[in-house]
Amino acid sequence: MGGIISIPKRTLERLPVYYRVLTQCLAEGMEYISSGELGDRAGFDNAQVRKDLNHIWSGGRPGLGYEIAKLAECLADFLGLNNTTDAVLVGAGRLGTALAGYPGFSGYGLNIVAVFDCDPEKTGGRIGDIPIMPVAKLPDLIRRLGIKLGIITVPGESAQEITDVMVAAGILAIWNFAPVRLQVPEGVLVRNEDLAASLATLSYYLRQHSLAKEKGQTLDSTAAEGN
Amino acid sequence: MGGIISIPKRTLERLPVYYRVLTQCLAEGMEYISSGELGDRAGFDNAQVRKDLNHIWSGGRPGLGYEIAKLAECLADFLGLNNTTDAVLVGAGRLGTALAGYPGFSGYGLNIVAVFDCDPEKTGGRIGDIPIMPVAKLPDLIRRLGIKLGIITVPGESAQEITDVMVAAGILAIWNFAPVRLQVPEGVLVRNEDLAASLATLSYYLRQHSLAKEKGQTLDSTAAEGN
DNA sequence: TAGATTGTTAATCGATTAACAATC
DNA sequence: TAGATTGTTAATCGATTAACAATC
Repeated sequence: MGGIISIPKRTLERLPVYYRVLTQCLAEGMEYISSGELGDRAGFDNAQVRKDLNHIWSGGRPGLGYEIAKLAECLADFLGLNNTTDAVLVGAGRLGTALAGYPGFSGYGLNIVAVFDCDPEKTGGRIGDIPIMPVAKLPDLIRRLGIKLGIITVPGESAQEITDVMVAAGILAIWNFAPVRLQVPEGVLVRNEDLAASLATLSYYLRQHSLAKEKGQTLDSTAAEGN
Repeated sequence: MGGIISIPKRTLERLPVYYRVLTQCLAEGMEYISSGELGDRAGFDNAQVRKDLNHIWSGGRPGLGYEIAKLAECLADFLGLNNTTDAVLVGAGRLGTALAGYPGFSGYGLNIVAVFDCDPEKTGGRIGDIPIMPVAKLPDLIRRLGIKLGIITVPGESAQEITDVMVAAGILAIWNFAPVRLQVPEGVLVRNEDLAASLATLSYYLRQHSLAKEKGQTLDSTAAEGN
């Protein structure tokens, strides 16, 4: 079931946002929501909302809106929030620890089965329930459990090396928090969580703003937006 | 100085990536780089690279490429990596602590002057050099130091409340790590670092992949890419 | 019925890719 | 000069916004 539905990248990134808003609405006891209201809460245009939702469900009722419970379930299904995705995380530094211990992920279907680090002081310990293991054991565990998703939170210098190990062991998707662009073979997907790039858009905006003020000009705040 | 150059959002996000690659190249002792090589290392198309760079500098030399040192300096200037941007961070949980302690940010011009938390157990302490203060002191500090950038790493439930306090005190840009969409008045910029949305693209790709395999189909891996 | 809101098509916008004359 | 690579224009692509008949 499900089939292979191709969906625009941008739409895909907005779906979890809708889901969160709907959850909130359910908690508030609402039953139906219009694309306008949903858009306001999620921060997107109402036409955008309708278009996005139609990729996965055409159950909206003209004049009434979308039945929140049904739509939320539909989204959960589509996003695979009911299945879990197993993952390994490499790099038990501050960021790695924060991510491994983040309780919110389980609600999004992510299951980090083990954390790896090359520091022997750290290995053997745990982050919550998750064991910290030596990097030497990484390939074996990936293969044994058939894990497809790797999360990288090591320093930039070691990120490529870890990537190579992961890929060789069969990892197909990498969530990269290290500030480098990873080289991977065809067929492996990298998603860069590039904090420097985000920061750049913010400080650029602030600088524009103060320049505009100096000169008494107005600045449209649409210059940059969240993802 | 510099004037108000308007630059496409996407381009702006790629500039820090170029900068990092160039730094790396300098360390390797390279002197010139072509748009092709830079593109390969950064993960973008060569035409894209040329177009992006031309927004900020037209010093490339046909047949030779870009002088790395000059281009890097130019980027640093444009991105304001030499000036620092002061910021406050609210939420001294794991993620907040990780971000506040992340040494990489100083290289990108970010200066977190104080961390705030409402847990009295935490306030009074420090993360590295940065003091942890009670949230009650937030508005006063923002005003006194004229801070324009706020970083939010509190749980979703309190994020809007903190946002309101920040905005009232004069914050103009917010870097939001909480999994909610913040409501802000016109003129305030929010950049959402939405980990759930990122995760969604990755697990969607993995699911597509395994479905395709079941059916013996091929799947183009361009479905999603890093930001 | 009158009012609201959907699903969808068409129009607009912005960003990426291709192509190529200019030039080191 | 011959080869490489730029800056830039034109062509393509994808995503957003506007508009509106269909319908609850």
